[in-house]
Amino acid sequence: MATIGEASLRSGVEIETIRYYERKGFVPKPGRSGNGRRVYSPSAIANLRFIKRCRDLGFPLHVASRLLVISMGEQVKCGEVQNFGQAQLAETRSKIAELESLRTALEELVSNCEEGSTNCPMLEKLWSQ
Amino acid sequence: MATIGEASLRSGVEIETIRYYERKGFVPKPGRSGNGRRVYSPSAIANLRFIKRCRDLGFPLHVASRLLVISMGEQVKCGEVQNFGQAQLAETRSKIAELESLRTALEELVSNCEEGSTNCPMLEKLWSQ
DNA sequence: TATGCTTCCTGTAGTCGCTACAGGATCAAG
DNA sequence: CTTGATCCTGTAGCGACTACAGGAAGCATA
Repeated sequence: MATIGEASLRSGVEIETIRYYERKGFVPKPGRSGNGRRVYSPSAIANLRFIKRCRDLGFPLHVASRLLVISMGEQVKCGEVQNFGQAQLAETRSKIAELESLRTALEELVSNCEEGSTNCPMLEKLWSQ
Repeated sequence: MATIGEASLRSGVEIETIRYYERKGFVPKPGRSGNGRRVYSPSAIANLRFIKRCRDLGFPLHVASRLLVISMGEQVKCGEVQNFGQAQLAETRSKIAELESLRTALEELVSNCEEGSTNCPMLEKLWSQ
């Protein structure tokens, strides 16, 4: 049984963030000790770590939370889990594609930019069309 | 001289967003007609389009706004413009790199996921370690 | 002229995922 | 007994919008 500070250290989730997750209902509410402080069991800490791993992979919080609920349910709904994974992968791929075309555009934008020229090619490109 | 609706159509910026930009000081305040409605000159509309092009390229609003101010100033500060462009390019590249490692991780996560298996490999990976 | 639809106005609150306080209570160590 | 760390609640801020509510005005048709 750990305090919120220990839970934070062991899960890698900031204290304020842990309280935020609780407030928003993304993780089950922990117990409280006599003095009103939150008390975290090892499995509660594991839950936080799970959420963190999901977030690090780009899953939105409500999906991370849903995956947690599925994990803790009677029978795991593997299809739903798979859907979330595929959706996140698709989103990640499309974000990459978007950023790559952005990168190309920015490279083109910056390429003609030389200090000291009377006009500013980058600004001109931004205004053109 | 155009209404906010026409300015929106011609610039591609939503009406609510135009008002938001004005409220936050990212674009100069437009004039008002006798009845109190906003009136947009062609150059004011061009400004909105400029901001939109910057936003589409990923520049944050305060940078887009600064580029606009620079454009309208006496002498253009090409060095500063170049810095913004390079910074945005660097940021875009690092975001791409980040997303690519994310994509790899997600592909690995999803790869073993098969409907109908008794356990759920994806969830297991999320819990492991 | 009356009606009804559209556009406009201001102001406020919600989104997402935190983060940063303020202002107080409690704990553990010296 | 004091000091400093940790905890508590509640609220506000970030960025870049978006979505109303509640009202005023304009425009077209009957």
